[in-house]
Amino acid sequence: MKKSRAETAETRRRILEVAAREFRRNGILGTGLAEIMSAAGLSHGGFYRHFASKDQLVAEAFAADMDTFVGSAKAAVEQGEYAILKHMENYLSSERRDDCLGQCPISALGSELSRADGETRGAASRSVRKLIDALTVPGHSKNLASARADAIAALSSLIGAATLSRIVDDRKLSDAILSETKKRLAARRSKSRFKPDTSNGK
Amino acid sequence: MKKSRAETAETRRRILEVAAREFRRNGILGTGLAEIMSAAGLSHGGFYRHFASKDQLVAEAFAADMDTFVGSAKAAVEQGEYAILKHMENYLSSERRDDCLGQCPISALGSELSRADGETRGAASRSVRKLIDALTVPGHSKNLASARADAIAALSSLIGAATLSRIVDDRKLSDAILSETKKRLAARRSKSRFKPDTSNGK
DNA sequence: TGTACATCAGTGAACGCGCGTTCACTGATGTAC
DNA sequence: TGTACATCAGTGAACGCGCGTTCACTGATGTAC
Repeated sequence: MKKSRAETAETRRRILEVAAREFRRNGILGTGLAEIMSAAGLSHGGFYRHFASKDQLVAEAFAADMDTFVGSAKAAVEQGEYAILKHMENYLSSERRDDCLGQCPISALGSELSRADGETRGAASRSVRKLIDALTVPGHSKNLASARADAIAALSSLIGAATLSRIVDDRKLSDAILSETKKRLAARRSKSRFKPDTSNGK
Repeated sequence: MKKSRAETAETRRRILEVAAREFRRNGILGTGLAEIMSAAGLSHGGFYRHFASKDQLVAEAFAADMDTFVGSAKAAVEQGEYAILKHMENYLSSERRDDCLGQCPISALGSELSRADGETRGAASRSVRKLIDALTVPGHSKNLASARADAIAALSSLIGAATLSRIVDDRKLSDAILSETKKRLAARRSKSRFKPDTSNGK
């Protein structure tokens, strides 16, 4: 039952996509290969035709998942200041918090990533760097270093608030964490803007 | 080989302490009961004389671990503004990041906690609330609600920066995340202080 | 273009292993008189 | 205070289960001529 090259590539892509989703939902250790392969419509023995180990799958699936996430951040940044803020507010929306599939890979896997093997750690490092680069808006601050510092600070707040809001089993407190962080991000962005831009402020 | 009540209580306490440490180091799913019991100097069959399940241990160990963490935050707050800032800067120090045992329970378990069972989620919620309460410094802001909002924002930044700094496999970037967040926290605290206090600023 | 054959994607069963949990047993502790 | 007995903390082996990984096999695909 050998498949064509195109089918093989498509299968590999599907495994990566399903794996990223399941890892985000149940964690890395909480997700078995059988579960992933079954969700991809395959028997789980075939896994090793595509990957050498679960570790390799984790590294690749996380990297691909982050690329998508970074892509959407980039798209927002290209649309200007208003879109960036909307993007961050959407990231911290209660709807997104309640959707277990809507998590970003970092907040979904945070503590597990720091214990992952070298390949995954490396992939995670590259992804975080790409994300910081994507969120660095040169026109937003007085210079590039300052813009990058703004990006790092914003990202820390975003990841921390997203993580806390999902830990807390109390809707009111969780909402407060999200809305307070959104408020501060909005204030900071409108305040520290160096060159006034023409996009409509919130 | 029945033990006295005092010895039994001491054993239970020791299991909780060791468990909290191992969970922080290897994660919840990454730590086995046999490993915990062995680190506590016991055979692993005896576990169920003290706890009904691993889930119960997780909830109790996390709660106790957080109580210690909240206690140290409270102690800093009682010492005034300078001690608070020092406490936060220590939390984000590179030494602490590199010490896998020095992590706070939230940043160490973040993503796993949101997938934990009801008991643990409940314990986590109560702990986070206690931590926010502890970090709420009424004299620091213009009113209590504002002080609480400051606490939530600071906590989000702290958790996010700690999480990111441990994911990143690149010392320079990791250090930048920590130091940038420390810088912003210091700026924010000195700026938003409502009543000037007499402690020596940094 | 057609044929013969090597390749290899996918199947399904099996492997060893570590997990959380259970259990029969031991013997010091705590209790009842 | 002393004795008889029930309790139960801790041991060590076993349980079933799901995990990541391996493997013999199938048969369509891709290649060589």
